[in-house]
Order: sequence, then C-alpha cells, then structure tokens
Amino acid sequence: MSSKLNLTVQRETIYDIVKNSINHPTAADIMDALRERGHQFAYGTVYNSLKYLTDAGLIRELKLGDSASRYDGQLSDHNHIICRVCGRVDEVFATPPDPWAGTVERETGYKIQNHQTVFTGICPSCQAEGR
Amino acid sequence: MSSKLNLTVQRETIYDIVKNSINHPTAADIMDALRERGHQFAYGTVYNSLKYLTDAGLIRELKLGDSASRYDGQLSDHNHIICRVCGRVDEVFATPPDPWAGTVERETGYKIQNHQTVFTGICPSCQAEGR
DNA sequence: TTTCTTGCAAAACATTTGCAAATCG
DNA sequence: CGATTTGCAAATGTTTTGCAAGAAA
Repeated sequence: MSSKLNLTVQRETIYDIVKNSINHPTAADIMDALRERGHQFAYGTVYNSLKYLTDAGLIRELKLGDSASRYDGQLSDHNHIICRVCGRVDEVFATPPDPWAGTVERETGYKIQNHQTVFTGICPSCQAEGR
Repeated sequence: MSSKLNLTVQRETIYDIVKNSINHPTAADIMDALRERGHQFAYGTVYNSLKYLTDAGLIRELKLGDSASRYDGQLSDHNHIICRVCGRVDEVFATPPDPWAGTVERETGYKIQNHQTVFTGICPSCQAEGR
C-alpha cells in the first residue's frame, strides 16, 4: 500500500532547503536558494517536487493570504503569525482551547477535518523600531 | 478627515451584489452576477471597486487559500469554513475562547492585530450524499 | 479646470500543463 | 524495456497597471 519514497536529487535538494529554512520559503525563494547552491531546476520541476513532497507528507504547503504559497518543513500541528510591517512569518505553537472545534461542528453541521489560523500583527523587531 | 463616500453606479452595484450574496463571490462570480443584471463592467473596474469598498470598510476581502479572493458583505467578526467536497464557504460565528490571542502574544512577542481561522471539513449536504 | 473614475488592453505573477528527452529500475 | 521524472515553453487564472477618454466637482 504505502508506495515507497522516490527521492530524486531535485526532490531531496528542495526538501533540504525547505527543512533548513527558517523563513517559510515560496517557490521563488526556493529557486533562489537552489541557485545559491549551484543548482538550476526548472520552475515546473520545483512545483512538481513541492507537490510530491507535500503529498508524501514531508512538508506542508501554507496558503497564508499573500499571493504565493509558502512551504514549511515543520510538521507538528501549529499555526502562523505574519508581521504586517516586514512580512516575516513565524510559527505559533499555542493551540486554541479545545472545545472550539466541537462548538463549530455543532453550529455549522460540518464535519471538521482541519483548521488553520493566521494571526497578523507586528513582530518584536518591528515594534522595537518604533512602529 | 473622514473623506466622504463616493458610490458610483459601478461601486454601488458591486456592493449590492456582494452584500446580497450568500456564497462569498469571487471577482469572476461578480462579473457573472453583473452580466445577469444587464451590466458589463471592465475587470479592472470590478477589482478597483472591490478595493475601494474594502478600503471604505463596506466589505471584507477573504483569502481562504483557494486561488481567487472572495468578498464578504458580512462585517461582524467571524471566521469561515470550507467544504472540501463542494467548495462551499460558510460563516462561523463561534469565536475562539478568549485567552488564546493573549497566549500567542506572550509566546511570540508579536503585538496581535487580527486573526482569521479557516476550517475545512464536509458540509451537511455533502455528508448526506454519503461522503 | 482639476480631480476622480472608467474601459480596455497589456503586463505581471503564480501555477499548471503538454510533450519530448532523459533517467531509473 | 516500461515507468517515472525532468526541462522547457506555452497556457491558464488572477490581479495589477498604464493610459486615454469620460464624468463629476
């Protein structure tokens, strides 16, 4: 059943970039990082690999509301916070108090599979610079 | 200070469509609705008007992770839930228990201005059809 | 007139797709 | 060999932009 992983050079390199990235890179960021490492894969291949890695459960795709998808090598259940000033994206590990999802199921009649929260605010460094 | 509202025919018609829409229309949906009402505005004008209405605080723009932005005439604080099967988007009025945002501020050091949660699941009708 | 708004077309951007060539098993 | 993956380029979908023409103040 569990078809085995086929990590080509492209996929492995991209996985490594996402995994070791602190800043939730977009596909374009990954292209840059590849170039820095002396690789040059086609855009199509990058998207293809990201999809493969996402489907394989090795990384997660984040759609945070800015135009481009970001990718996250951190698999544990968590949410994200975006700085409105500098655009930085950080992880949020505090989970919402439990009864919420149940309440929402009762309110909406949906069977909930998943939920993701995006916080927006001002990050510590931008606060320090007086904004 | 509060510059006064300039509602042209285009803006007013689009506002009316968003306000009276139950299904969080995208720009393309709005184009369709306009056509049904016998209007035909340029795409640029539709986006321009949506931006104006959003900035004026009359509607809200939703970026829920699917490709196109949706627009919502419901201004009260609420979240959204998307059916994974049929793509329908519904409102969620149950709010997360209060201490969460504070906890996140303490965890991240951010000053939080806003947060939006997107639930995914299966809507009542799709459940009924046995999925 | 001066300012704002529209319409249209082109550009920009992120992503997907089709297909031939290369690679893997 | 057959199956999968890559590279490239073209196509797609969404949104923005530039600019001339039109409407409003």
